[in-house]
Amino acid sequence: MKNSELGTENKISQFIKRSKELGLKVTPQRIAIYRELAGSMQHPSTEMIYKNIKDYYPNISLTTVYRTLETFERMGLISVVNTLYHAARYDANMEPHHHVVCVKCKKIEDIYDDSIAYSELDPQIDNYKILGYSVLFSGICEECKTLNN
Amino acid sequence: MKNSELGTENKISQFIKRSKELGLKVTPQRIAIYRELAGSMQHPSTEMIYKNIKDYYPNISLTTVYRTLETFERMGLISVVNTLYHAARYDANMEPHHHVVCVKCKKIEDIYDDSIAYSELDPQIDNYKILGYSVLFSGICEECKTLNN
DNA sequence: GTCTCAAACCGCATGCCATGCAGAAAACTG
DNA sequence: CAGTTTTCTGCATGGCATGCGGTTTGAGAC
Repeated sequence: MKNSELGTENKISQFIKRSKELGLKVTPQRIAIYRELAGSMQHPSTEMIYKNIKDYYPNISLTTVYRTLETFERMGLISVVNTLYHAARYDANMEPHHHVVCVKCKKIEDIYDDSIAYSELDPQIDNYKILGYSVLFSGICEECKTLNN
Repeated sequence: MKNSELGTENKISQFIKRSKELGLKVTPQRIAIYRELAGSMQHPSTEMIYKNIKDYYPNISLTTVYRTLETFERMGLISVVNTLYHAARYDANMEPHHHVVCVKCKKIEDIYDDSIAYSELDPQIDNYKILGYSVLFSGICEECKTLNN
């Protein structure tokens, strides 16, 4: 085993332990999916994970990969980088500002708060040419809080 | 005209002026789409804008709304709240950290930088129950910078 | 080890979001 | 107001995601 994979194998042990605690069954598909994600630096999409697993696990179903990632995310084992991935959301307000999104109803509201600003915009992060940044808070809005009571 | 709409009409005048400067033709469809977006606090999706316009402009095409928003965004007249809207991207790393996305190749990389942290997580933003937040930088990665030269 | 059952998997159907294309319509220029 | 170029439209297509029903399998009980 390569040295770089030791961390991944440790994460998988943790994952199995945590799955059992959560009452989730540990299947070969789930281990393969988690291994692929934990061993990747790519923040992969469902299809990317599916394609990689297919190489050594040709019978796995794409639907399973979708469901499994959804389950892992719901149980807090993994996270989604882009919570608002379902459809493009537009904004005519070009002033610098931030957003808060309700995880229940997907409503987005503006936040104007200078203390959030990261004014020291470092143009050299990882050799990127940085064009901008945004802060996205997630939470539960007042209406959805009320509905859940 | 309602008072609250005065701001919107001002924005439309600015929009028309800016469109001409950019060499974009000013059409009734474009004005309707921009008005809908500028008058909304919803950060609407393409379909939401389309449905609202349909009420008073029944012949407009959904395809036009898609293309037009795309054009406006490309020309810098409006912006997309969620740049990574095409597909869910997952992350097994549950430690607090931030991301930088390349606008060209959609690659996502991690950023660990405590100075970005917004530790004073105000649980009362707009009466939301705040669950978390993330900072997303956008830019052009090293490979894509090289390719564009 | 075997039994049992709920959970998970699979594959297909379906639906939404988004874009390519080509002909028709309309906006700007002179 | 005629010509040119952009824009609009409607349909076809494709990717991402999820609902559903039948089959398989993991995990606890015995």
